[in-house]
Amino acid sequence: MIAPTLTSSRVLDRAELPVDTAQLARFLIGKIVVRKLTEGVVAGRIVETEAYPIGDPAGHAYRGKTPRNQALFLERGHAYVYLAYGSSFMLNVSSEEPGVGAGVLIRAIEPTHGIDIMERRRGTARLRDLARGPGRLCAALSIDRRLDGLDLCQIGALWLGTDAQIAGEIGQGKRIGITRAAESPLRFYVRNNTFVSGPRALNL
DNA sequence: TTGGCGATTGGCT
DNA sequence: GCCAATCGCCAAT
Repeated sequence: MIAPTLTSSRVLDRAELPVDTAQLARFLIGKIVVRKLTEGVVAGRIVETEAYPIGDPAGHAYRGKTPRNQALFLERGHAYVYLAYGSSFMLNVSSEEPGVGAGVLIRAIEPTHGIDIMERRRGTARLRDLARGPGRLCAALSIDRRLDGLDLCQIGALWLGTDAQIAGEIGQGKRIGITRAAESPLRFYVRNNTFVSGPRALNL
């Protein structure tokens, strides 16, 4: 759990992102999410993702393109941000070819940079709770609809980077909190990592 | 125009 | 573990 130096992290090139949604979800484990705020830089290592592939009844693109979900149809590597349950924002990375609606939900990160900023944004000092869960992650990183459609393969307000550190063993299982297509093993996580959300039994 | 419904969270039992 | 809060979205009226 050594914090990586951001200077050794480089922004992800779109060409290295797998086109396939499930493959992208796995690929993103261990990568870094960087958020630039006026107060400073906030960042963390991705430890949990979920794939919402082509034709997924649980995916927001299932019923076609709308003003809300259009970012899912952008070329892979763009942000799709939406509000869930009236209170929590969710950060997704668009996947597949341009014009095809699919994406990867970033469910949790292990905080590495700007922890004091995250603590203020979240109203807690419990490191484990800062960004464990998709809504908490967005709150900690000050992510909302204003970032919807942003290119995450470009340094700016929010981007994805490499990490010098190798992620732990990657587990795969059912997605959390959905009712349709709930059985598909499209959730990826770092095994036995304390910053992964969901029941302990699902993180082994 | 309206009503049902979430890719969740935090507080309480 | 259970449950209410909360509100934008969209299918159907």
